[in-house]
Amino acid sequence: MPSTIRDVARAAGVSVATVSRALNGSQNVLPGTRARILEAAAELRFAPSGAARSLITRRTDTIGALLPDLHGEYFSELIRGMDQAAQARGLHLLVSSSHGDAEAAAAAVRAMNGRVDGLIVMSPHADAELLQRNLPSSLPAVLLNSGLELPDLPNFDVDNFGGALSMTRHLVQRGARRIAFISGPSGNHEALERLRGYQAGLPAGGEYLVFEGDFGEESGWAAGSRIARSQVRPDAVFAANDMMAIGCLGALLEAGMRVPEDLLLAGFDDIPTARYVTPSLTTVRVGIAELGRRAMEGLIGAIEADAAGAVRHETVPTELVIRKSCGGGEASGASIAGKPAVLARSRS
Amino acid sequence: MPSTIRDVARAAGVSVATVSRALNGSQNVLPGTRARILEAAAELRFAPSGAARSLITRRTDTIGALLPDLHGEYFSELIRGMDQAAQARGLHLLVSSSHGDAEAAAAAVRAMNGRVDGLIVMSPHADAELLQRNLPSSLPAVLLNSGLELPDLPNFDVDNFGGALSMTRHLVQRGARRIAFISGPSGNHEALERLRGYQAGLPAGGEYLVFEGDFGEESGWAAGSRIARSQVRPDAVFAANDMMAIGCLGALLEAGMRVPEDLLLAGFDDIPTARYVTPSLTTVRVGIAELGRRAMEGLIGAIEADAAGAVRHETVPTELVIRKSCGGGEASGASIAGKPAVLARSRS
DNA sequence: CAGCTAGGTGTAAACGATTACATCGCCATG
DNA sequence: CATGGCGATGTAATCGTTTACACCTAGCTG
Repeated sequence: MPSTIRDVARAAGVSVATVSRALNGSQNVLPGTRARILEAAAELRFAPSGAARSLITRRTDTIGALLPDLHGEYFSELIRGMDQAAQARGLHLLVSSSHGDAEAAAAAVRAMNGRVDGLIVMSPHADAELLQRNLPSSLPAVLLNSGLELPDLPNFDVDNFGGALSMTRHLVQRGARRIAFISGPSGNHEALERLRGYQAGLPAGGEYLVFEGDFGEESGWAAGSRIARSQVRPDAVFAANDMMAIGCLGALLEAGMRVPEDLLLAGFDDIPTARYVTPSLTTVRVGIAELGRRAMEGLIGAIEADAAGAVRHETVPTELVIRKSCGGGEASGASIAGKPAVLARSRS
Repeated sequence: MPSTIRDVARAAGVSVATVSRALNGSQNVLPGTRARILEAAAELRFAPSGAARSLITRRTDTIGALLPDLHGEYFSELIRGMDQAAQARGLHLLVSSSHGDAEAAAAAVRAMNGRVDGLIVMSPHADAELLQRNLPSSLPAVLLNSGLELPDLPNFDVDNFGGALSMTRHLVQRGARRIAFISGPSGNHEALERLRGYQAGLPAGGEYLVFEGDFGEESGWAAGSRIARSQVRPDAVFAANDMMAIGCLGALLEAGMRVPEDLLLAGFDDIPTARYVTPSLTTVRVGIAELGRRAMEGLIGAIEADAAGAVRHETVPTELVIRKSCGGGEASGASIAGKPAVLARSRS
């Protein structure tokens, strides 16, 4: 039912080739002819079929993104960054999420074939073998936070290690002697890097004190309760992400403790909410949108260069954001909507 | 370079038709033949071209979403809801955002042709005429929060009026006599509905007291400063969205006022952050993900029924979420991560 | 044993665009 | 006046699938 280029050609009394020329490149069409064609096209509400066009053109002007999930501010920021970079080049974004298992992830990869010009993959199930076997050869792709070091796929990572290292050192510098760490889920690559950073940042002989978490608010609360009840109480808590830090804060306040007077508290990610809790949360800013943007730009570069040995593995730096939960930060009255102070950047 | 169905056919020693049959429907292919084909396909890393397939099939298994922007928690929730519903039916989501003007919006609509099976449109520029003229006939579409009552396009709205009405009444019931309202941007349909609800909820003879805002945190802060300085101070502030309420809260606290003791405060949307500010923010829950889900389901229904006179205009109800910024809500200790009490639902 | 059915497979025509190549005037040049 | 070139247009091949239809073989029925 939708009108095709043939209909337009007939209506304008020319051939399909001329219609195509008039609508795309502006090469060699008589002004009068073009006008007739444009009019006919508008009249018929003609819009070229993307499918047909990309079949012959071999371009889709679309980038695919395979994401594990769409929950939370992390992914919305990521999508925003990717979209921003894509938008700037007139590309669209095709998202595919929630791949419960490797099977589903593989199916998703294959489903993208012929629908996208490139792929950004962020999936816990995307191990090397799966990708090697399912990625149609010659479909450019980049990895996000994979921790994999594949020879032929660029990878974009956040400097989780460096960020955690800086934060731990900052807490030490603030006078903390016993620093507890609330960890992320054990299988997670990012969680592991943050744990490594914490470990590396402890002073020689510093106590290694880890509570298990899963990146969820509740696990932070649970850890907080245990910390509040512990005999020899830590004087600082560093949570592997902000949501756990916020949960922990709730538990600590409920237990009657004061932050930062009795205990310093820090998180990781700098989600929007972090600025608004009381006391405002000291954290490590990740620049998630920036990560998405870089990955997208890297991918676009790879597509255009088409095999140039460009940037392989890129690590996005992090920043310490010092707020009141560790005793620093802006004056009291501006606790809400105040701009955070930036102290240090991690190694880039 | 990527392998085609022809390559597979040649490798397996059969015709392309048989390959297609073996890979798609399971109709009538000898087990031995199928095995050879599957093996060849895996060997060649074959994945069918989406473009070619949807050209002939006339299905893309993709839904397009035209959004004005990807900023903030509102859109991430919306995308999540849409994706959830799409995912459940094996559909992908193609997002297109940031259409500065009507021109760009029109281009975006046309670019979707042949790439999607249906369209969810949420754009301030998507007026009736633009859509009528650019939407390829027979491409199913639904509108989101448009406020338009187009004869042939379903529209999904949040009950902005009802929610604002309930909230205003609630504030009155809490004893507020002078209720100020911080409005959204003047051209915005949702902002207008919320303003109408506020107006309708005021008691007979109640004072109409509106401060202009633009849905941004800063405009809320500005309004808050003016409110704190005003001679005859309101005893309640109702902001047209949560971000403005949060900004307002900052200004009020900075001016030394106590919430809710000196002034009740309420917002609209129930963004995640609302629970975490101090005092936790009373607000109207919109169920944004739910809105996205419903729109997606409505669209899918329209696609499948292909012209059934199904649900035309649907309005998603809202809920009052009473927290401490208006003196209600849960006990103090559980201020963080506490579950909010739900008081009333708006008309559905 | 002839004829019919039915299941497996191949052939080729779509789908709707782009684009290389052929064609056709027309004008300028020698 | 013939020739060459060039600009506007048309013809048709092509992209990689799906699928209607034809064909062929084998087994069953009468």
